[in-house]
Amino acid sequence: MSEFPSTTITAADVMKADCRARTLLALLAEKWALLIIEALSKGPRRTSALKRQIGGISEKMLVQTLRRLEKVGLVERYDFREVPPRVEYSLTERGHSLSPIIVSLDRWVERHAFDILPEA
Amino acid sequence: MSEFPSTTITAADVMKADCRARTLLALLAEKWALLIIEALSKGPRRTSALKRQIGGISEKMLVQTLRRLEKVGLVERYDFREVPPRVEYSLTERGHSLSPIIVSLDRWVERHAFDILPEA
DNA sequence: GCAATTACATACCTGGGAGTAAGTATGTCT
DNA sequence: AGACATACTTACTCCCAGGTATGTAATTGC
Repeated sequence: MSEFPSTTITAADVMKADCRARTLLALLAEKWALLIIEALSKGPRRTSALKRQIGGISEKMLVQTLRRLEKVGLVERYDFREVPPRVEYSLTERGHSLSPIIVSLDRWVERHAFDILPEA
Repeated sequence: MSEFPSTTITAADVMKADCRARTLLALLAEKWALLIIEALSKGPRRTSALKRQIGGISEKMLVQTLRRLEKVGLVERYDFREVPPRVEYSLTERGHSLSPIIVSLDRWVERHAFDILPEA
């Protein structure tokens, strides 16, 4: 934990990287992000299909979260340019590299939910 | 993973289970929960050590999150009953069953943070 | 002409997650 | 007697994620 030769990673760099990681983690920790990624891990989905598959999400939050996931390159949006509107969302390559982790997290949660929260 | 003899699982049960899973997922998605679990995955830690290891967390949020994780049986608290106070936190068996997933999620985030959020 | 469909956009509001700052208990050390 | 250390509480505040409700564009079918 010392030594800083010519070209070095400064403490500020570490802080920034850490900050980025935190920001990204915060995005994934948003209420619906993990659920959306898990839903898309099974294949492309139309907006309405996603809404049905994930129960209880409002259209606003669905679209908002999808947009954010799109910005960080986890989700892709394809507009068929039809009427009535037809849009399909899918995971990018990067999204696919993440989804197995999300899915296993989700499975863990489902396996343990009852033991952990017996009441209600 | 089936068989539902006389006693059956109703739609309401599924909804409740789903609700529980969502609640549990929400707990994990709290800002500091994943970071705490990751920190504890390396071994037991005193309160102050945790605070140092996880940068930027306030004492209040640290304790509050630890309490919640304790309630769901992911974290254990051991009080040495010394003065000045000495308390150690560690993962429970259940916590250890979860931590590998958290750690891999964290590693993924750290690996991709720069590519995803180049600015800032 | 008008209802229906679909994927949004927008306005408004509230709860609670989260930060800051200060206080508390209880001993040891000088 | 007073400073210091440690692990918390508690009070106060702010902000925004997230919910609800409604509006919109562009077609097809009746």
